Amino acid sequence: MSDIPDNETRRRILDVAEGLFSKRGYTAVTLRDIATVVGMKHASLYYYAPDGKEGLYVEVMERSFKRHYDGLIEVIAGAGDDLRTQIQAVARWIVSQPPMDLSRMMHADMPAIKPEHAARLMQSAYDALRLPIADVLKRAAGEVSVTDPDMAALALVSVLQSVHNIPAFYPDSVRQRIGLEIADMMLYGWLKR
Amino acid sequence: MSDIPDNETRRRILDVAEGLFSKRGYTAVTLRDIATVVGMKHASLYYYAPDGKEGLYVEVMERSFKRHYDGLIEVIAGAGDDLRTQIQAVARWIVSQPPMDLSRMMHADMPAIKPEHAARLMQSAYDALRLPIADVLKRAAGEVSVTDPDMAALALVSVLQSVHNIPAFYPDSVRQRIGLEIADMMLYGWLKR
DNA sequence: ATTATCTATAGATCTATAGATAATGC
DNA sequence: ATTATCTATAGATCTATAGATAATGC
Repeated sequence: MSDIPDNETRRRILDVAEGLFSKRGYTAVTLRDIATVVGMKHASLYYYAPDGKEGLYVEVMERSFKRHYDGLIEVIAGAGDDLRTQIQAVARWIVSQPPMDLSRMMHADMPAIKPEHAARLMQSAYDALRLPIADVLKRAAGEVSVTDPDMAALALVSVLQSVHNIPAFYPDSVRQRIGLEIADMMLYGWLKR
Repeated sequence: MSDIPDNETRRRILDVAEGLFSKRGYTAVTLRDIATVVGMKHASLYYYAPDGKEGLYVEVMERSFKRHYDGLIEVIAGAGDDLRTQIQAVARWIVSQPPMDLSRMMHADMPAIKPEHAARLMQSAYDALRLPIADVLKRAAGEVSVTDPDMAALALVSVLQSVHNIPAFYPDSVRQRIGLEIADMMLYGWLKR
């Protein structure tokens, strides 16, 4: 009658699963891949994730969206009142996180899971990224002229994601720098003149 | 001793395969999926594509990159001398094409195929999108201040791709319009002032 | 005889479950 | 007795191949 354990091993499994699912997507990752990285047999994953692959994916993605939302709110709040500093904080945050490929999620991952899960997940994904950034733009309405803050927020996220296409052998500092340049480029386009 | 047929059916198979692979990626698409849409049994695909799934993927993607390169060169040339018109032509072209998710290709599709194929394919992908657009920006060096035209070109492509995340039940005209707005937003950020 | 399909099936791999085993806790 | 693993295996599905079949062309 005992429940799912909640310990270091479980967190490790979730972390590994999130990294792999975020990078390669639902179908390209097998339970064996996850188990191999964690260092156990794939059957043992069911001890920590009884709902199997789909359950693991859903849990791990929801956790990721929540962390993105909370993280963005926090770094924006910590960036003071300056718009440029706020946008740069967003850029640094996105660059620091595992890639989040909304396009792949929508077209490849979602069709492979139950529709109820899919609908809720995509909503969370868009909200987590859109709401905090659109708020920044709305609060700065005096400085910028943006027709649709929600679209602009998603556009910023979309371009920033491209830093994750920089080959892995480059140091993180390169991704950081390019992320900030992209942020400036977008901001520059929004500023009134 | 006869060769691979080159007829209407084969072209249809390539078109269907390109649509599915572009949208969902290599691992999420099965030969059954392709065969079902085409309207034949999956085993029959081998008659037209003897190199199997990987061969079909590679052929179809190379064809897609070539079409992108040729298409971009052509619509840019047809857009006259005005920078904004050229960028808008690029936007219209990208919106009109099947989605091209470079991030998913790099992180999910490439690890699943032979490394020799992967290296060449990714090079073609980046070149096809980067070269024509970076050229536009270099020719307009007097009007815009862009630090790295190659990066800017890929950034434009990256944001434009997000029109393909607009739910399918919206008419194409919505994607078109948003594509043009995105193009203007990026251009606006590049223009000298 | 050639062309274009199909059915049947081998072999690989994936998810998931059942049940064995070893270590630890009471 | 509980916890955390493992081995073995069922059942599904995928890629790929072999060989049958029907239509068309000579």
